Amino acid sequence: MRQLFTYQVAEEHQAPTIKVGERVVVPFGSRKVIGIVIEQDAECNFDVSKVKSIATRLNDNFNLSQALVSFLQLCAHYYHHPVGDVFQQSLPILLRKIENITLTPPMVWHAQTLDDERQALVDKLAKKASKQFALYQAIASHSGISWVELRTLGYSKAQLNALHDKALIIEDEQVTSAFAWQEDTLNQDNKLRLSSEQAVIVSAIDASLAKFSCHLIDGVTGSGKTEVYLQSMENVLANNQQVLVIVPEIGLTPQTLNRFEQRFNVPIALHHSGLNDKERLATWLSAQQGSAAIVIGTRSAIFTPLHRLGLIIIDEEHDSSLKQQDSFRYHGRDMAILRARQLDIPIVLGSATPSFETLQNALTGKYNYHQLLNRAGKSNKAKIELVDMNQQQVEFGLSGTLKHEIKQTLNRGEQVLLFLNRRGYAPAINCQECHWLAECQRCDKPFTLHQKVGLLICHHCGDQLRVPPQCPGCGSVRIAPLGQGTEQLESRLEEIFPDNSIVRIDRDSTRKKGELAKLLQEISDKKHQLLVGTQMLAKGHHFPDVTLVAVLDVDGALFSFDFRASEQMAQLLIQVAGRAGRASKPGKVLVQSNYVDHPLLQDLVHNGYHHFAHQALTERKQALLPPFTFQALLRADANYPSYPEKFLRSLTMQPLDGCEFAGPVPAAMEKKAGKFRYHLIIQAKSRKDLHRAILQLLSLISNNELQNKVRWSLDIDPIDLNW
DNA sequence: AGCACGCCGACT
DNA sequence: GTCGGCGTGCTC
Repeated sequence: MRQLFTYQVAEEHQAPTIKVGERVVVPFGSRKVIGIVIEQDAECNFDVSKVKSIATRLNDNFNLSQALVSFLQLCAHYYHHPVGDVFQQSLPILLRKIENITLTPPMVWHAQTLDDERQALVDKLAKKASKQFALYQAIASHSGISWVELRTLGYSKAQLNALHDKALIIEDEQVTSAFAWQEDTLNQDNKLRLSSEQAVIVSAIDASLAKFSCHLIDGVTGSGKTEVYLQSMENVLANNQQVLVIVPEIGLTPQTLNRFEQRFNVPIALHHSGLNDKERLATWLSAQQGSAAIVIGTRSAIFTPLHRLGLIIIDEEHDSSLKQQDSFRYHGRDMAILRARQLDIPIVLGSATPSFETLQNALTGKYNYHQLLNRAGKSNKAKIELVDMNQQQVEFGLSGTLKHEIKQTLNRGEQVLLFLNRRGYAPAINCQECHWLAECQRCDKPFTLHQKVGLLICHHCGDQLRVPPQCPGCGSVRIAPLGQGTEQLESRLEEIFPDNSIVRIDRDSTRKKGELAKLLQEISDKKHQLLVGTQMLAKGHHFPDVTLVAVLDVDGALFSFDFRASEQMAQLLIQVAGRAGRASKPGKVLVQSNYVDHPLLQDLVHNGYHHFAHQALTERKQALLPPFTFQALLRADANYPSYPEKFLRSLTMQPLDGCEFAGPVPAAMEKKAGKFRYHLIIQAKSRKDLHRAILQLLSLISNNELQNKVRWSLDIDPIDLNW
């Protein structure tokens, strides 16, 4: 609900004085719920006789700080999202429940001091049990490391138990006192010597501590952004302040954690969807108490209550996973900037392919712009080549050129990465006699064939059905797949390269918990030579032995109506290309297209991402598109076809100051999961105008007769206009 | 989002 | 007369 509720504080609850951020139990309708104290007033404009009283003050360790309460209110305000929902979503599940919280104290592992006997055991492990030895070393090099961290680093419970049985390690309660820098906190051994480019950035960030500033580190893959992060963190940690590090997805936490663990002997807390409720609460608490020096997490980690936060780092700031795509549609990066501003601390954004929004802010001097142009070490930048699919024979999506290059690479004993952004066996199936096409009834879109499980699955609503043995239209059995997906690519490659091992990485093959980590490990152990995958493979993972990267089908992005499609295509292409030739071996990138002369492709391939981005920014400016204007997207859907359009149209009847309407228009997918969907874009010259317009619209909606007949949602700074 | 309430058709 | 499915409206 878009409102707050007022409660009385009964006499017996008045001492000690109730504070903003306290968690209380209140009656709400016929049930009891958790409430957060947002503000206090001597009077209220609600009928006092109807104001109920707070039932219980929880008075536990889990009150919210004033700073966090203001931050969450700021977020709600920015996105015009109901305050209650923002608080609800930002809190660990256990803090939203009324049941008493029984928190077992967080435990950490230590190494036992070594006597002769134990030393002999460790020496034996080094020779005979390499995994256990590695685990022992990870524990021994730290003054206390949690099971969550060890699990994230890839160790198993069995390995841990083995060391425990040998009495080499011991488990103990984690100290709850605030973290303090010690002499042995920094591990100097693996500190890298900075290039002059890197050194300039580190000193610029050092010079800006303890006040707000935003830094963009714009550096190609392999240019040493992480080392810059690490060395920038040193001074903050030495000052006993905490660092918050946000990565786009859970899959990137292990490698990030690994680098940080090796450098700093400090408690690190993790925050992502792979944790259970208790683990999440433990992270929340250790951040709040200050016992965790570093918090690494995905976008929702921006809401952790770090009590001495000194620096925020957003890695891969261009990544669209940082934006939540349902209910409270916040952008992790933008909220991080807001939080840094509120706390008056610096924030660092890193990317090889900065978002156009960020790039524009960097170019105009609003952010400090740092470029890393050279790859660290000996590795060379991979060369991108276009393959014209019209000029040669193409079998099942593989051109002759590509097949030849794959063979060459495999012969050299190196790995190949094939990128195809389409999971499943084929994106459609049809009847070869009557041309009937299998379509989802609820979305009017073709079903994707998943051959291994024998199902047709709609990728838009998740609906599934068995593959029909014959055509429902004419009865023919000649039903055939159309187009290629990763599953098909995998089986074709098995036929063409029977002597090589192939691994597929997409949402289907990595659904099982821990499966992605397992496959990535197998890749780094060189168990597979051919890597097939969707965009999951494009994101930040290191594959040092991959020297050939191929993008099988880039054309989809070239002709989209969404003005951001080309930006995303360029980012994806450069990110995929960044996977090639990271070690000392030179890399090659092949991009297959039917439109090799397309100006976007030509510009990107010949002039690089930054030239491409500058061109695109100029065009956006002329076309009055973001980041030069500000947008909000109002979505509406209903079971009844005409309601959404009618609802949105009724809101456009009176003009809004400084704003223009685009639409209402049918959504890119007009029908999805049986619902009829329409979009209305509100575009403003300034954020202020947009903000004021939204307030007006919300009041129009609250008086609209259709407001309960349609479902509507508001998206500020929308990224994906296709939803 | 829950939840209660009340209307209404189905069934005993 | 009773039960339950579902639309509607309220929650300090």
